[in-house]
Amino acid sequence: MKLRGRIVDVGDEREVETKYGSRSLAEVTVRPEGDGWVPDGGQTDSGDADHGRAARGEDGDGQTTLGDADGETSLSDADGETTPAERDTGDGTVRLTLWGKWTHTVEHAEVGMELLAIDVEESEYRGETTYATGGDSRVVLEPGFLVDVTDIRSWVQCPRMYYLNKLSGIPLNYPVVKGTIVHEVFGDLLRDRDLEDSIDERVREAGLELGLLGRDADEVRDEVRRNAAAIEGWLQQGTLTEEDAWRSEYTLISPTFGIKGRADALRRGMPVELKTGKNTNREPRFQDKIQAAAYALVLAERGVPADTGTLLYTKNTALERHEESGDLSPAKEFSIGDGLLDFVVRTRNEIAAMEFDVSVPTGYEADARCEYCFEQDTCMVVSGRLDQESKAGQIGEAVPEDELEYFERFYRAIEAERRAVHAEYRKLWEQSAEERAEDDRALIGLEPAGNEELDDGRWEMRARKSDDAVSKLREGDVALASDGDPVDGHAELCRIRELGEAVVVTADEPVSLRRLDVYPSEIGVDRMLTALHDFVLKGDPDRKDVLFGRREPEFADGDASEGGEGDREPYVDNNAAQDRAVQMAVDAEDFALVHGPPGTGKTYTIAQIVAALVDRGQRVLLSAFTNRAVDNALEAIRERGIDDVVRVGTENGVREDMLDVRLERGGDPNERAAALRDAPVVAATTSTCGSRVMRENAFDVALVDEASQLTEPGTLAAVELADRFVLVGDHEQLPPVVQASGTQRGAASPNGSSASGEEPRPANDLQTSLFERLIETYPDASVLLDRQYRMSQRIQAFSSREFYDGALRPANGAVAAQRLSDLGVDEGALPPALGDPVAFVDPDGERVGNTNPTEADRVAEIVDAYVAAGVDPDDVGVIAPFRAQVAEIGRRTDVTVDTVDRFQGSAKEVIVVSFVATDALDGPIFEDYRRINVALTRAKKALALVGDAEALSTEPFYERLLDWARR
DNA sequence: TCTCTGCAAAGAGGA
Repeated sequence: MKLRGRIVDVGDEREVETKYGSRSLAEVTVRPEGDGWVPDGGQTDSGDADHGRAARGEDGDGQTTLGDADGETSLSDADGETTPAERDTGDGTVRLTLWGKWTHTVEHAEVGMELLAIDVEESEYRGETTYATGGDSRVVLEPGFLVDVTDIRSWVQCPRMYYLNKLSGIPLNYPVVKGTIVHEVFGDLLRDRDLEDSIDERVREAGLELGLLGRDADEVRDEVRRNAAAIEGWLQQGTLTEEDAWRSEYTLISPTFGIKGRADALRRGMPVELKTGKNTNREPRFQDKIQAAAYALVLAERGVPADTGTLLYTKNTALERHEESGDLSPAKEFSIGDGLLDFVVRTRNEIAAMEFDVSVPTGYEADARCEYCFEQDTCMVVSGRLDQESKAGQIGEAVPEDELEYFERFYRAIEAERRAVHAEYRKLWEQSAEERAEDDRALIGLEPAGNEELDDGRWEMRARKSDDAVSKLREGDVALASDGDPVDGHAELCRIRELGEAVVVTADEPVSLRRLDVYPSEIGVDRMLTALHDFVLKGDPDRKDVLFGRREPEFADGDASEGGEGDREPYVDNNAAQDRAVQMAVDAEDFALVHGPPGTGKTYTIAQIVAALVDRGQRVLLSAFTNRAVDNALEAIRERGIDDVVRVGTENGVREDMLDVRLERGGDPNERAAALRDAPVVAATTSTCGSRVMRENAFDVALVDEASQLTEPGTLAAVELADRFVLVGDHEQLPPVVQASGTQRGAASPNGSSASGEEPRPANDLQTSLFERLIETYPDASVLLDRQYRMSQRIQAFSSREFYDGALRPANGAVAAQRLSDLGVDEGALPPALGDPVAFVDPDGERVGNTNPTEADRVAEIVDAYVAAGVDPDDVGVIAPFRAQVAEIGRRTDVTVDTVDRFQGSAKEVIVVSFVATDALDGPIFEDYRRINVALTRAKKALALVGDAEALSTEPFYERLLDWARR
């Protein structure tokens, strides 16, 4: 029987006398959720289970059975607490008695946590049914929180190590880089690749990292060769004796136990873990056994029990065998019994429970001997800065109270985001294939069209897409390829190569390609967390003084925001605001903010700023949230004549025309490291800025574009690499995308025009960008680019008034007066409804879900009318708030149709906006007016708004929009 | 029922 639900009460552990002696016991009361209370493998329980069975206590010896009467009657204890049998459970809750080692649960459980107990036993006493753990039971706390196997391993070593790794990230160091190479070579060997070829290529691929570590390739190859010799010897031994069934890099997710991870290899279904180090003891290290056992636990859940684990200590080589005592064979096998598996479950519970309240963990060192710990320094620094107790001791002074508060606040927000990622994982098994497809998170019903082994032993899989199915998946993405069931079936982590009618992916092992799923990643939250750590715990005190409001930002030669051009040569002719922006960026001793509304030449200004900085011999980091924005800015800089630039990023992230300056990671270590270190301009996404390699770099100035779309910790990842920074953005356009958003903020209009008349603070700290926070705190450190080169006067008027206090103006008369006739369009041929450059059309449609088919029809007609009048279809764009409506309209026209979010950053001569809504305008998509600002300001010469007039009149903001459009 | 881009991910070690 299986029990799942929220904990409503946690009892104390206590000893009871049974006829088999003294036993420990504890109770939890749980409110079952949904079908939480079900027999294993069945549906709902109708209460007809076998009542004659006795509750069993168990621990080491496993099978002790309590007599019914003796067991229950002895439960009355000295505390005067009610016994399980006496307590009424008529309120819909269920009481679970935990015996023996599962009393561990109550040491960590808290009210509100989710509990999952499997194989629990049911018994009856005085007419009431009670439940208890038995010999096969396992109890899981917060099963929805996915703990990584490597995290369980480090927690077993020392709980502090778990969150030190989490907070500070694992820095670039040689053992890790070499370990990764050895693991890759191991995988290659399993795929029958030539050893020398593999070593050559894998060491070459790690060139950049090895170079930054000052390592020589020959020396590394020799070392890896020694590890590989141990692997090869062992592999040969295995194949000589009996038939071997191998597979490498196995991705495992456990819905029941809340564990995910990747096993190095499976041999005849048994987990094999490769270790680069040496272990001269007869027994494997305990934490290593736990790691292998964790994989075995997940395998068992999939119905493939593994009773043996193998640890391969590849530094245990024959050469050293003579010199040292002890057991130096590389492979150590051990048996994986229930006791070990239970231990894994309990250890995972400790982590999940510690993470439950989403606060900064303090941790403890358990029995660890700190003097041998490689993490000792980090440990002492973190303890010192956060003023935590630590066996290792503390270094440095605690950060001030307000910084600690900031750290905790953002830690919580980032962790909330992590839960959202975990929720995405859960959808892999909680949603049906059809629901996943409906959600655009999976391509299902693929027809396998052949698998082919590649030269390097990896596999290329092909499949045919049955229909015109769409999804969030894109070429170049990492995804989960499966035979149709990504959790219980066969699944492989793959890279999408092609995503047309033919679907092509590559993976380490072959799979029958019937389904492709979005595979969530925690890397984004991990990097925000390390950026937060670097800023608060290791950041420059001078900078923190400004960012924590203890002093004003400073500029060379006084306050540049007040000074004009003076006598100097202008950086930019004919645009005073742009010129002043460059001046401020150059003069900034802390930071400068460039506020660039739509069409105001942000990218051009960025190029001027970078040029001015490079002229002064400054090393510049150019960053933005998206690859697209990074490449746009980089393009402008190169057009400005700055060619000594390096683009850091993945091959499929970097735009094709920037690949020529992309930093190759593979190659000679010294040369690769120099290519990065010596580049005067380095461009990378903020996420890449948080990578190990980039964290080794330092810059004079970081310039971050689209900074208003970045979370504060996301911005910090780039900013922390430089002495000073420049943020370019527009907080009146789209804010950062945050998944765990709680309630969204309301109106962003400075005119304070939200329905409630108030502007609620965002519920989630990540929803306010650092750009927005700083521009509100230090307006004097910002420049507003107030001349726009995109929209006609008529089009820009509403946006200027509502969002920029009327400060936004056309750059010149030509911009202001532009019309469709400039394009050779016969305006007279347009229907009267589209006669004005800003038009409103009410098609009298009906919202159906997130679509409005009638409105979609009308939008298509309007597009056709523009085209018929002579507008080039490439010059027309359609914007809708929902993806569903985007698809609906897309079926009716060939012009570009997209969501607001995806349209940000681009513009069209003609824009048609579909509002969809026909009754209330509730829903976050309509409540954040910044989204409307973006939609309206994509248009240059003509804008057609298509929506329901009555619905739009219900909100003052939209009513003003209507008035303007229908003028 | 909202919008969605980054990330190969996980990788190590000693008395």
